[in-house]
Amino acid sequence: MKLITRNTDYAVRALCCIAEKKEKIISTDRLVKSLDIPRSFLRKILQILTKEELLHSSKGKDGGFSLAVSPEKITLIEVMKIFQGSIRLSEHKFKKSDCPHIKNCLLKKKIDEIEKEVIKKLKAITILSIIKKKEVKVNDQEVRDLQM
Amino acid sequence: MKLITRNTDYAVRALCCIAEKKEKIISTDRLVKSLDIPRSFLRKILQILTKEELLHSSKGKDGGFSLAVSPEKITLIEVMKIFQGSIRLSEHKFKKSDCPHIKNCLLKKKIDEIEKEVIKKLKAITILSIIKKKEVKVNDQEVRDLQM
DNA sequence: ACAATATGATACAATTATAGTATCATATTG
DNA sequence: CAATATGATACTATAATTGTATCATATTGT
Repeated sequence: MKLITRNTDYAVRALCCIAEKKEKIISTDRLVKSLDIPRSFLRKILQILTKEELLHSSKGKDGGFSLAVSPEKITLIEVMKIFQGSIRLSEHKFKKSDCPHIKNCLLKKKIDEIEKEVIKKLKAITILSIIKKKEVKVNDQEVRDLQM
Repeated sequence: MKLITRNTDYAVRALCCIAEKKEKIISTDRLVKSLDIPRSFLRKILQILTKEELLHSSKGKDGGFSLAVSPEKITLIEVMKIFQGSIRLSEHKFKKSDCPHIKNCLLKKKIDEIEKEVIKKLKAITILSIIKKKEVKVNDQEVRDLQM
């Protein structure tokens, strides 16, 4: 059971790597060397991120990718949605209708509560918070604030 | 992306159904009628729950299943582990070794924190808490206590 | 112009997980 | 010993995940 699939993971790593170079453009080849991700797979991922307008791309010599959005505005959950679809911890449905069993379906309610918490936390994780230690602490505080 | 797969879901429903009958034995056929789960699939699930010693089984006429463990001692996470393996929200590894990228791998740390929270909450959900409204409230309080 | 370089679009393939089915063996009860 | 119910086990179908590969297109330097 995985919350995060490999393409999301790769995408996050690539975004981090690109974010660290700031303005500068970085090519697939350089990313492959830094991240050790299969080239074709990474290319596909970068193309998707570009289509989704998280990255800018440029063709030709010295072409490559750069962030289209500042790193504090890219959340983990956004990347997850792109590669894994919407976040639903449990469908808990039966044949397309809501679960008709178990009084008021308490299981679903409980799972939904957990889901809300998880989403809140995933929203608090940004590319910036992953690459910068200082910001991490600020961010953790924010998480604590949200939990109040 | 699902936290809970269908066989876990079915298993939980079956356990709830059996728990509600308490001491009495209930057969696969009766469960199928109550829960509307494909018979063969449910049989497999019940066999697994029996092997895992969450259920007792008896063969022959009037045979069937009953709880081997009291419903407040069966946690959701236990059932998930049986049907979905251990709970790991992200492997975040690369080629069998830990992720060597991104300083100290902050992403992994952050995911691990979320994972801990989720596991804590899943541990707090028991079969009893799903079938009994009163216990649910007690249980929610316990969850809040744990979060302090 | 044109060759080199780099991304864009797209189609295909392998592996694994999920979801479900089916059959024969075995134990229990009347 | 027949009816009934689970036990063991093998098989299948579908979908998701994890890639691979190829040709088209745009850009840049000579």
